[in-house]
Amino acid sequence: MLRLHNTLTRQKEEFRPLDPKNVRMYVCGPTVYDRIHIGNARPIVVFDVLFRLLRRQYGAAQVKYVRNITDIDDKINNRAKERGVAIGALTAETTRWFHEDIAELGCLPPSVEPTATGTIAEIKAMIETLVEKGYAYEAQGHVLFHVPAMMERPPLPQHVYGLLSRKNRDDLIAGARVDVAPYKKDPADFVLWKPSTPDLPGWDSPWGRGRPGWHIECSAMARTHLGETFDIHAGGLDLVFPHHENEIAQSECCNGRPFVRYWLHNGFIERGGEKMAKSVGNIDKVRDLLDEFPGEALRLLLLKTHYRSPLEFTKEGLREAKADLDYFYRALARVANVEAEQGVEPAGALEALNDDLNTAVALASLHYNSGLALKEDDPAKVRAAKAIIAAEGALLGLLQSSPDAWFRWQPPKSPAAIDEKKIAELIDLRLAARNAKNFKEADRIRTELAQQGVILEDGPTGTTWRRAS
RNA sequence: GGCCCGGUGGUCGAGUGGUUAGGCAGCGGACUGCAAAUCCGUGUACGUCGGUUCAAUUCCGGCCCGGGCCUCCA
Repeated sequence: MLRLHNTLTRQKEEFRPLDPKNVRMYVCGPTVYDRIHIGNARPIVVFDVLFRLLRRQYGAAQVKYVRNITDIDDKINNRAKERGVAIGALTAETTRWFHEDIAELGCLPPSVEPTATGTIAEIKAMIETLVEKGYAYEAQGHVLFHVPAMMERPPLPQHVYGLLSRKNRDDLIAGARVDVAPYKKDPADFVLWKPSTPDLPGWDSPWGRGRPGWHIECSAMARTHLGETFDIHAGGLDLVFPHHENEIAQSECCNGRPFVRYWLHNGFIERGGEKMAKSVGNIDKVRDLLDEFPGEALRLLLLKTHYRSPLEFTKEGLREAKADLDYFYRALARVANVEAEQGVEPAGALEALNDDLNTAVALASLHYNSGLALKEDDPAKVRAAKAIIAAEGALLGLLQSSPDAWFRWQPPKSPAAIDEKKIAELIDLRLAARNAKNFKEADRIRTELAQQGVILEDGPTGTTWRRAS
């Protein structure tokens, strides 16, 4: 039985989908104006594991995973202007980069990937309903959600504003660090629709030409693809307030139904003890890291820490993740010609993941079984270990490559100093030298290859090689 | 100021009211022509002060420290 930590209750709860034939999850996707950094990648990767787990539990066809692309935003407009490119070109290119990057991190594509600009009609419909119901008002070309209206007339019993983030309106106002816009009736009100200028993207609406505010798009995309109430909504911890709080307000006031049953939030990647963020200037872009390390090492690094804990990012940690994978792949290499046992359950990893996605404990199981694959001689145990490694790897989205490919990986931007044919020739020469007991020459060749980043390993079945880290 | 979250051995990192997490690094050994890899052995930690308890790292409270949200942010 899967248990998940629900931000609504701050407790682990048993996960029971509304409809086991249609399990629905939504993850907040990127605003497409720049390459993602490793912090942005964390929710994509950890909730990819959740997606895999749910698919295994309920069947791949029974799980619907929606992850949006936010392609209308001030940051996008500004970046396009800076770079002198069309907004549509910028968002298309950035979306492509995003897909490339997360594919290298081993993430499955979501079932649906809607865009904000593709959901304008639905957004406008929701805003109209909110105005009709008296939860929103128009002011100077803006439409604003009126927080006091929700306080006075909760759409559902107990569903007042601040339920998720545990903030109340007075606290928010007391802590406000930003001037309140003059057209707001209440300082806590937030924008659903705002006017646009002729040079920027905009759509006609009952309130004039404009564009959606940030929060409403997710409400609209979620409702369109998952319905008024669905199971899981996930994202980074920084989205709890205001983004998710506002989504709840809009959706529940509009629909008159509960919005989301389980809210999941991942902790931050940190660098130097601080949250990794563009505004802090301590980001590492996924693309830059992929130039130095295999994507799988990045993925493993993200899974070595429980998703709700902070994760201090270092290159050293990334090197360790790569070394962990070396071990797993060595185990797979040893059992390459063994036929895996059929019908084996990835029991260790499954049990761990069912406990609020405890990937760290799941990985301990992978280590244990890799150890078995490396040292066991009993054929039955080896066959079982191979099957478990494969199954646990699939659940975690790891070990989908071949050992050969893994050990011969090299940074994409630094092409091989030496090609595989040349390596094979040198290995043959060294073998001849060894057979002639000319160890001096054999060692010279070993050293020569080492200088080219190639490490030789003499085994019972001959000499193999791998690229140094 | 308000509201959250966290402080685990050299390091990373799980977890638990009383019995081993695990990984990495280190050290010792085996294996190897030399290596690499692998294997075996090896480390009794839980911010601080109180409280509850037969028993607390684990529950409660104070304190210290760190981080986050309250503004765009994964």
